[in-house]
Amino acid sequence: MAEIFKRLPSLPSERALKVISGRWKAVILYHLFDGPRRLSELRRLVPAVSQKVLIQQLREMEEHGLVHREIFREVPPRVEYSATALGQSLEPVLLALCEWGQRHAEELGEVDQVGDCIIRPRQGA
Amino acid sequence: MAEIFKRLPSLPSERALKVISGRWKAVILYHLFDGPRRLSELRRLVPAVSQKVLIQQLREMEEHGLVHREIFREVPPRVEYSATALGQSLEPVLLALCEWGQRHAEELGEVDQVGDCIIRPRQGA
DNA sequence: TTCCATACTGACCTGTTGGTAACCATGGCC
DNA sequence: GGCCATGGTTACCAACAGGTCAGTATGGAA
Repeated sequence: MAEIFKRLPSLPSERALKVISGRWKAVILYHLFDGPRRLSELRRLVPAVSQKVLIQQLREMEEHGLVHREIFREVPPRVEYSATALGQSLEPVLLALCEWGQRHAEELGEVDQVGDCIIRPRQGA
Repeated sequence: MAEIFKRLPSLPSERALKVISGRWKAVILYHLFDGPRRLSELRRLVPAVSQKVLIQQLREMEEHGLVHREIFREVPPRVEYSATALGQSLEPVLLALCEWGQRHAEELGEVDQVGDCIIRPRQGA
């Protein structure tokens, strides 16, 4: 594992941006907000990502403390990814970004091109 | 000028991230929140950016409706960059990011490595 | 023995970002 | 005519993110 501690920006907002902005991180997080997910599940949920990149994004988020990775030594092996408290604390931030993104789309007359900000309400687990 | 209309992501949060995350955009925006700034001023305020990249970031933000560019045909020529209403509406979002960035730094024991979230209070103009 | 499922890893390629350094255009001033 | 300031542009590069595709490891099932 790369021990090289890549330092994050010292400007907090830049730090946050750096940590959140990966091609698939927002989507992955949305799914993890709903509860722990196995890799295979995430692959189903986000079919557009390749396995390699999916793992890549997850590992980066793990390194940044957003995601917890738990290995269950079963057969076949099972690995569960879940959002840490720190990860969960991103929910309102992502919501703010989402709402602003919508406003942005509106002001540029591209509302039809964007989805909504519904974050699936926590379901049981 | 490249007429190719690069479409932004349709997931609003990703759209927002795409629009905000450029190496210097946050810093530039902070300065523009305080009022219009000339290019030369911004160069002074953010000495670490090269002129090319500075203009690049400004133009991208202009294209995305965050920044307004006004040319005063004087001698020597003057150009002012200012935050549009849409740009100003990013202030709370950046604040949210900043606060989260601080929390992130805290939880990873790197508080000492980050600055604060003070957004200079609007001064007159 | 071969096959399958899981969860990875590695080689390789490409487009985008950010960076350096140099050059251009205008028009006043000396 | 040279020089200055402003506000750019251009050519060129290096680093990196993300993408494809193929390979690895484990251990039960057939």
